Amino acid sequence: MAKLSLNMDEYLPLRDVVFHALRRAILTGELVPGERLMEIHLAQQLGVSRTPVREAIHKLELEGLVSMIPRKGAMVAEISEHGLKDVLEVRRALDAFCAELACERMNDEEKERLKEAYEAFAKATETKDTTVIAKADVDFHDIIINSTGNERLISTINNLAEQIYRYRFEYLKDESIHKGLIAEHKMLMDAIFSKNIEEAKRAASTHIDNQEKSILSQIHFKD
Amino acid sequence: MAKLSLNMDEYLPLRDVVFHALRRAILTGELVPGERLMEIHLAQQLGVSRTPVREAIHKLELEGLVSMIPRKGAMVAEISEHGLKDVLEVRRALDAFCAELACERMNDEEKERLKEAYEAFAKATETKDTTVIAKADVDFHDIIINSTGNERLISTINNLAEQIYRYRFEYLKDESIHKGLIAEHKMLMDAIFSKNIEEAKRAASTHIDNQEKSILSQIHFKD
DNA sequence: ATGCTGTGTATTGTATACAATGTACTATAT
DNA sequence: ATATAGTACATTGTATACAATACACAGCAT
Repeated sequence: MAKLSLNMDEYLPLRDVVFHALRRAILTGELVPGERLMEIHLAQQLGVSRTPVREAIHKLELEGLVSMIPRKGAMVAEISEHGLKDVLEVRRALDAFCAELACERMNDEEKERLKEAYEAFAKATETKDTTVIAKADVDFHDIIINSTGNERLISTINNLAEQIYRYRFEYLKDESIHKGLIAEHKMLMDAIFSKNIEEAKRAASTHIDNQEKSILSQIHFKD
Repeated sequence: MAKLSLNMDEYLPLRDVVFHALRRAILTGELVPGERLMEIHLAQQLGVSRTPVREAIHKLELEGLVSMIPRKGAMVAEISEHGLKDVLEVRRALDAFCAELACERMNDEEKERLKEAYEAFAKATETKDTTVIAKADVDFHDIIINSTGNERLISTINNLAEQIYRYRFEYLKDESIHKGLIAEHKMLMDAIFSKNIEEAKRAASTHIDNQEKSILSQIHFKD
């Protein structure tokens, strides 16, 4: 059984502390898809009462990381191959849209940071540490997404990204794709810098296409 | 004070019954933006305890209809002009994408239903009943959205639509725009029938543009 | 052996009690 | 008169008690 722990440093409502703890456990694979989440059990493990645990689980359900059946209980959400394709189809459209907006809206300071993030990612791939690589990749894309200045777009994309984070993490372990990823980042970045909207959209779209291919070739789905 | 009531017919967890009651009250304007939602108060009004009310409020917060401040309480979410533009910007992109997918994926049965829905909307505008008109409009667009077959896309768009439902309801009251809406529906429908992707995307985009103009001209925002 | 029924247990759903916190108001000192 | 501290109250946060439900298993009948 996973050994969950709470970070009590932050002064937040317990439900949020529990939420972050569970969320992290799910995204890192500590809690695997299909695993049941029982309130009393988790509450005892975390040293709190059922109430904040319930509220955290409900929040995770709304985020799509947990699926619940009334009067039955909650379990870590599984994603089917079809569900993964659906998520990526929406992401492809929204990432392309982000790229378009970034061409129009990214300011100089952000461009500078994007260039740094690009280089940081290239460097990260040399470490062979998947956690470091994943973080560098997120950093790079976050700069682009945030440059749109559209909070709703940002949160929508982040929610979609969260759905597949667990699977994307797996595919980043394949070192053979790193070179291609760096090249794709460069294409996207250069297109944004030169405000070439069509090229930026194509680069963003291709980037998702390749992710999909890699994930599907590596992960085996049950249904 | 609004007189909320519960529909106990359905055999659902109380939290869901309360959720639907509050959601409906917010979307219809019975509960106005900025109004505080106090747990004990609502619980007494609805004849339940605080627990299901709390859970319903949290769910509404995640849906974006309620905003909460820890240890302070919850209130019906207000949307700023900027927030509205953000929502519509994402919807524009996703509706155009839906139109594109609809061109490729809509089957004959759905096309038939779309045609019926188009005519039902035209007929609905004659009733001058905003509720009827709004429903007919939703029906028309739902057929297009559902024809994509992408559950994630459907739920994402529905969530965005919900954010602005209250405001869209207002603008549908303006009869002078009805003729234009019908024409826009026809353009979108015909483009889908003829599988003209570029035209469909343009029609969907224009449809949102006009909504934005109408809403902004009619609603006065505080900030 | 198989299917049905009843009972017990585990778990979620709901209510309520108690703790912590934030806000408004009052009294007091300057 | 104004600012500040303190206190009372309203409200949310958390824990726990109780109710309802679902599931598993045993016992019985066929």
